[in-house]
Amino acid sequence: VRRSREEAARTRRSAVKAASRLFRQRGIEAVGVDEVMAKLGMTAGGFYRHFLNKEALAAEACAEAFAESGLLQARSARALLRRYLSEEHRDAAAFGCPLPALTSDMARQPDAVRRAFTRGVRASAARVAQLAPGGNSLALLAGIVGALALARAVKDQELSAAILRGSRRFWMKELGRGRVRL
Amino acid sequence: VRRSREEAARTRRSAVKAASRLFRQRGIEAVGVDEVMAKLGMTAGGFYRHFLNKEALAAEACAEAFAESGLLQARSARALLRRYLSEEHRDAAAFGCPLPALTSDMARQPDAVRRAFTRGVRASAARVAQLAPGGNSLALLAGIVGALALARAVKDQELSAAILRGSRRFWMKELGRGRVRL
DNA sequence: TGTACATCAGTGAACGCGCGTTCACTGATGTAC
DNA sequence: TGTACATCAGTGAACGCGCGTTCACTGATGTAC
Repeated sequence: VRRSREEAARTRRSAVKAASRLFRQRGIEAVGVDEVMAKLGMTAGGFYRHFLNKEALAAEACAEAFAESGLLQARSARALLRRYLSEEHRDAAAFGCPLPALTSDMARQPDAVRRAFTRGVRASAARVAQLAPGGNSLALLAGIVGALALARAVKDQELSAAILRGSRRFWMKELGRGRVRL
Repeated sequence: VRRSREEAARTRRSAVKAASRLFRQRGIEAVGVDEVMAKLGMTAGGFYRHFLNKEALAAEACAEAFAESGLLQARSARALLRRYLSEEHRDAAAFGCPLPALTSDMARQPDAVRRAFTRGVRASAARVAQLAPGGNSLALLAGIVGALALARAVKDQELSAAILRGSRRFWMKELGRGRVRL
């Protein structure tokens, strides 16, 4: 059942995109190769025509997640905060920022995956520094990543919303004070 | 090979403590029941004399982790920041705060575990609010949790240290400004 | 206080299941002439 | 441009492994008399 080179290339790209979303939604270890391939209407066997193993897919999926990420494309610090710390972002992890979604998976991942993730952290920190120059970009980045991660982890709508709201207000005020400019 | 009631109770407590540490270090799903029992010098079969299943252990281990946690016992906001955002804490997840260690596992955990975790988040937020009244305790909590989680995830000593240092400085200054008092 | 029996903490082997990976096979695509 | 052959994307079954859980069994502890 050979396919044309173009079709094969499309299969590969689709696998990376599907994996990137599934991994963000449920974690890398919780998603099987079968499930990723099933998303493309294919069986797991063909996977190994495209990737050395699951680890290689995870590394590419990680890079892809940062490329899709809204954080790197944000126009202003205020817009970033509003969107990042929203309930929509909290409830759509599959299409959201990989930082809150994958951070705790990273400690247990092989080096290739961790390196891809680390590049994404550096790029995100640089983008935040651009949007809010003069401020403490690493503290801001850590603050919003932690807030989203906690808001997702907690089983209490009230508390979850309070975490997002509290962090949004705090960092908006910081921007207003000019210590972290927009 | 029956044991006395006291010995049995000790076994149970040891299992919870061991699990709490192993889970914080490597994540709940990455640690098997066998491994927890092996820490006590026992085999996995006996586990089910004490717990309904792994889920029940995870819920208790989670509560135990918060009970051991330095965050709830901190004396002052400054002392908390200094210890929490240290390289020692980063490198000793097994004995550290469960928030950065378990937050991303939570999304995939059964409700009983998530509830135990949520109680811990509430208690932690309350403690931070006590230590830094008038400030935005949820933003502070999210900020330090996110910083530690990122510092652990990143494969780059330099960047990891910068995340801790940057966040420590930022929040110390916030305390100094009195917007988050000590 | 001693004896007979019931209980039950822990053992070790087994079971079932899911998952990553391999492999013989198929048949359409690509290539050489 | 057409034909013959080689290549290789994808299939589907199988393998090996780890892990959660079960279970018959052991022998010390607990209890009833």
